[in-house]
Amino acid sequence: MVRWEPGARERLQAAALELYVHQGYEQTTAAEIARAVGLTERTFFRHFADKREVLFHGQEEFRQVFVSGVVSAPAGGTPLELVAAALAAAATFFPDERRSYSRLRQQVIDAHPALQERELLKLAAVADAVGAALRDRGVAEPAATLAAESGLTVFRVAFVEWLADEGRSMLTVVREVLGELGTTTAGAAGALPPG
Amino acid sequence: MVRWEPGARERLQAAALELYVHQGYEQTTAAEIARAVGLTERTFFRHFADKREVLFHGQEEFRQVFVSGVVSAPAGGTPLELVAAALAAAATFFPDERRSYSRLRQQVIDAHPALQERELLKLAAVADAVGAALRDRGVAEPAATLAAESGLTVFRVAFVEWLADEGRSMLTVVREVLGELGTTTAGAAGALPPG
DNA sequence: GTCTATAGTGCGATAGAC
DNA sequence: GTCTATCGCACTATAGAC
Repeated sequence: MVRWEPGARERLQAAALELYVHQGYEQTTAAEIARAVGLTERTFFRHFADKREVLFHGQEEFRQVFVSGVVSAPAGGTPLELVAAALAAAATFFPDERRSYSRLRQQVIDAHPALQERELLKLAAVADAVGAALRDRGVAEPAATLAAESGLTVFRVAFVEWLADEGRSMLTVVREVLGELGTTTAGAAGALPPG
Repeated sequence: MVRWEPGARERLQAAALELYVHQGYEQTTAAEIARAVGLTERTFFRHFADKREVLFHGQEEFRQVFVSGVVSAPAGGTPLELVAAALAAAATFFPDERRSYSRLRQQVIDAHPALQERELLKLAAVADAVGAALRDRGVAEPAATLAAESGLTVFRVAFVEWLADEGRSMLTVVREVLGELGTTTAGAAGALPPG
């Protein structure tokens, strides 16, 4: 008889998503999640800093994929080409098989402002890391921050479309949205004439 | 003898900022803020949904200024020109006299992830409102969302510069950053060549 | 593991403003 | 009288300290 089953973290994550989906985030207590997998509330908080964090595993890896895209992009590119490389790398993080899981998770997040806050903070951390990677490759400010933030904007818009449209891959959607960004922001320099 | 002084909300806000600055957000309890202005903890929570919200008054007005910029922009403009109008309107929200208050508030927010989360959510709400205003003026998706998000990116970058640089007005900084955005995102369509 | 402070909610009572 | 701000109390859950 084992004293504890392995993979406590993963089991807690799975149980949390399940409960959040079926009875709502606020209606679910940490103790309840722990009990569902045969652990105590105390153990839950040993693995996760708070009730939200349990939905945001794999975040460091996600950030790293973005950064690696910038790092391994060919030399001589514009800031936006570096960001495009980061987006292409990020797209590999979302193969079609992942769509239904992502959809479920996003449905929970969209229903609770507390979770939206956490997600925005995580994405902001990714943008910061991409900005730092761009500066490492010699991009000056404010171009580095603008390019990084624009990249995350493209990611967010593309992600919503990818979740909604069964037919297209994340990479395809990213490519399209990136193209739209260029069209949309063209001529920004002249958009606000001197008063 | 009056039972209560007027302006409970405002007094709570001022006391909260003061305490957050001097002893930190986490070290300050809601009861303490309330006591500082002669009220009870229960009354604090009647005015603010939580301890963070006390730092985010004037948010609806701020959002409205952005939206009004889009609404009152001249007809026939590109999406980015509408957003530029929104940014120009938003800049009036930050006259130079406001800088030292804004700096203090931002210093508190920057020190606490919980407050950063809330700020990101508020700014996301502004972006959503701007996006909706753009759609109302006939801008299609995803251009509306991309333009709105890009506008908020410009705002965020400009705000940081405005806080740091005593010499320039918010409008001036916004104009410059908006110009940089155009330069940075130029050629986005070709940045991610087909695989 | 246990113990505790704090956040935040629900409800009823009270005291003024009008 | 109504309306609203405040208070007081009991309560749960989160989260951190020990």
